[in-house]
Amino acid sequence: MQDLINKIKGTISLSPEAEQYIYTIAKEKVVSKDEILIFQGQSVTKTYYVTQGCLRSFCIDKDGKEHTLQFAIKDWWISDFMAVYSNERASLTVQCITDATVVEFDTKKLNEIYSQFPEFEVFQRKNLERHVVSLHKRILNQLRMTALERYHLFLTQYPDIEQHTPNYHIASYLGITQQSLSRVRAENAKK
Amino acid sequence: MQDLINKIKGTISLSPEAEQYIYTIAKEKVVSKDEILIFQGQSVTKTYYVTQGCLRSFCIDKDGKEHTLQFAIKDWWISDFMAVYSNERASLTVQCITDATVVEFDTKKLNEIYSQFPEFEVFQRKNLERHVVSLHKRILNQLRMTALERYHLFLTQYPDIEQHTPNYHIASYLGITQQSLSRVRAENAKK
DNA sequence: TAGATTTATTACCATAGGGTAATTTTTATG
DNA sequence: CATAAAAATTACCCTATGGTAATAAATCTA
Repeated sequence: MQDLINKIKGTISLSPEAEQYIYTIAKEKVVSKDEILIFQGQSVTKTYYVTQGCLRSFCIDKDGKEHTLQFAIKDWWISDFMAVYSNERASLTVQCITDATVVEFDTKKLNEIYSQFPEFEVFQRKNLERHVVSLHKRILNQLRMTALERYHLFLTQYPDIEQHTPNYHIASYLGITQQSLSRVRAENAKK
Repeated sequence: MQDLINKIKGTISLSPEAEQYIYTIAKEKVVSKDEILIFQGQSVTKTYYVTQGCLRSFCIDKDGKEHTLQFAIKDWWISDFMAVYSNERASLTVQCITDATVVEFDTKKLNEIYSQFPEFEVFQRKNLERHVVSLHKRILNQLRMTALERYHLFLTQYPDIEQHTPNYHIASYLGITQQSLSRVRAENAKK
């Protein structure tokens, strides 16, 4: 929790009242590998800030295939933001892929923080700006890079995830099958 | 310009002073088909709000191929947001694909609006939230849909763009070549 | 440690989509 | 309107990736 408070203080100055409010709408939680925090189809009442470990969000398509939208490691936020920001039911599942520690926020109360403590507007705007940047880059990379290039980039972006998550999760993030990932890795190793 | 003011008033209450400020940092501009508003490699001093016509942003990869990141029609914002939010040089080009009318903002002054008129924080946060939602959906659609499905979805999302933009721009947005788009459309028509 | 389970690899063939180039169609312009 | 230019289509063959299935390797668990 202190990690998060410090993170916030790195961007905005946080009044004692605002800090107190955070403690009333959030609580630290230890979660286990494979635990599901948000269920596809249900309403999204929680948003998570990761302080340790790794989580992912993914959707399951009509053929049952999983597509990973996001990995979240230390200091990342994760939820089903499509559901939260559009007030819809979850189309994603959020799952722990390692044992982890998260700060669990009540989504509704988190959304009220801005009217109570407007200083959070700046914090959230900057978060969202960074988020947009990373999504734009991901879309462009998906358009212009080969699967192998995307895999190499992934390894540099998430150097610690590879050890903790099966290859098929990484493949589902890169937009290929696990067999293809295995193949391109093998071809790459040959050279 | 009045379109934009009304749009803003739809989300927040706009003081006369804030409205006045907008007029000092933005001006309406008529631009022509094929005109380039932001050049890849240069610094991004402008951000655009479209009131009429259609623009797009794209990058050019190492092989010279174009990849369209965004189309912008009436009431959309367009710029190189990666550059704006990360304070980097443009990696995108922004181009008019029809004659158009835009409200041209000075990016730097636009970024100062929040400290001068904090009411814009809410407006911008909601814009960014919607933007994140649309980007998440786009990423998931790219992962789970076929090229033909993505094309059909594109037509429903941008019903007016098809008439005004060549197919190869649409193809470059969908992540396929124009030949592939032509082929899948032909195969679809056969059925 | 043995056996069971999960994950990764490999092989085989199938398919979507790419690259090049020729051709047709559409659009712009003198 | 005639011509040129741009855009779209089609054909051909090629490559990257997918689907299925068998096998191997790694990991978990009794």
